[in-house]
Amino acid sequence: MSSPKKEITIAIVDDHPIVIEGLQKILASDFNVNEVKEFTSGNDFISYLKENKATIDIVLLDITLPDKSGIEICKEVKMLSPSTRVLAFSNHNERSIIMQMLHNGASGYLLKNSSSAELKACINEALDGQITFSKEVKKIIAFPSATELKMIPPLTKREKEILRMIADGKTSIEIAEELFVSPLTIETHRRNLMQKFDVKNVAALIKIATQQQLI
Amino acid sequence: MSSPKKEITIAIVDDHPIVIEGLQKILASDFNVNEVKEFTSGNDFISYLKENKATIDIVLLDITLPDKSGIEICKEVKMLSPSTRVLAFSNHNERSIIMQMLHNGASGYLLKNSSSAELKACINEALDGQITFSKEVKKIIAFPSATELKMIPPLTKREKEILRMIADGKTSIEIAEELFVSPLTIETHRRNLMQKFDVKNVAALIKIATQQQLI
DNA sequence: TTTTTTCTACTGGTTTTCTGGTATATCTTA
DNA sequence: TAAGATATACCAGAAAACCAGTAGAAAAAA
Repeated sequence: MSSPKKEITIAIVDDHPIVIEGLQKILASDFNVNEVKEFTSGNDFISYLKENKATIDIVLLDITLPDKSGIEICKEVKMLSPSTRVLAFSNHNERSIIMQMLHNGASGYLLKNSSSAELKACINEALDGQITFSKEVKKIIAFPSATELKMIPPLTKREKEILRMIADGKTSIEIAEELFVSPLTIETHRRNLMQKFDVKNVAALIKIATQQQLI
Repeated sequence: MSSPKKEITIAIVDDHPIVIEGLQKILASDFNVNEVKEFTSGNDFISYLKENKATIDIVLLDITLPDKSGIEICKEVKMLSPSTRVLAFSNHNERSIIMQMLHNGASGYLLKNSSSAELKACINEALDGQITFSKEVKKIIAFPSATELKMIPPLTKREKEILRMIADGKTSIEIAEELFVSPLTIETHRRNLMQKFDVKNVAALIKIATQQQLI
């Protein structure tokens, strides 16, 4: 199955020692690995790369890191050392995050619950120059999840403003006073908001809006 | 440092293969381990325990699992096999979760970013009958964080159920019909919910509840 | 500069929520 | 088993939200 051609150098950037151990075990057993460099923070790795450009063939990059996001790191890596393939290795299963990583030059995306077989396959594909994903990630990319489908309706400034005030528990009258407009106006906005989100009361409205980070 | 006295059997319950690999590597090197059993779901482990009570000395238990929460599992484990020490091994750093695990009989709590040294130390302490935590967890226990200070009021099962239905946009009457109780009952629950969260309408209630991941 | 969108405002009526009480059966647990 | 917590239920009135429609002014986009 695995046909190691030449020696490769792999970096792991993850703040979980146990994950590093696990990856090492898998890597050691199946690749013609020259060396595995370990980093527990993004800046450590970036510093290393600055001194040693193009010495890393593949980096397995976590997204949640103590100092900065893996998404940023990915961008920096590709600027410092374009030949280094970045494989995201993360627990985040949000489509948007996957897309951001790819946009920043990642060669692939693996979820941390991937099997070692998947991991190996992905590394091989990445070495081969392909873009590669673990099974679950493929699903996420193929089927935009229910939550992502009913996308965020475009809200006007005023609507966002009022939405937040509603979420703060203010009544229409209170909001009207604060904004120096008629309560009836607020009622209209409220109605439009519910219509845009296709819900029939504030409870549902605030739930969706909060989940969508609009509040 | 490590003084292996007798053979121990360890179970790992975690849906991340890489974490399992990493743990195995660490365990194999430093303990007089008879056997390491691996489980990728909570129910798998519970089923095994039912057939093989008291055969597991220590279980390293993740909290986020595909089927049910590690918090529940912990409780079940201690009922089925009280001699088994449960060590939570999780990414969750919320004080409340740590406390729930301890309340359900866990012997300790480790964050996944613990070093292997910490892990070993904790396992030894747990085997020794002590309650044990990784460094960061100790901090969390000692200093309740700002976010945790405005703590989540304890909700009953029924309240959570109704809270979710409210968040779905259902009216009291609809909820009452669905639960075969009087709408007045739902009104009471609604009132209690608002009181517990110290808000004066559903909008604010749903905002907080959503942010607190209760929905 | 049109056209479109956004913000504003109204009428009038219905439904639901919110407030402030009280109270009993049942379940849990110390 | 007794105390406390939980779920149930009621009354009645005030306040707020929701519905369906219309429409003018202001701002932004075409």
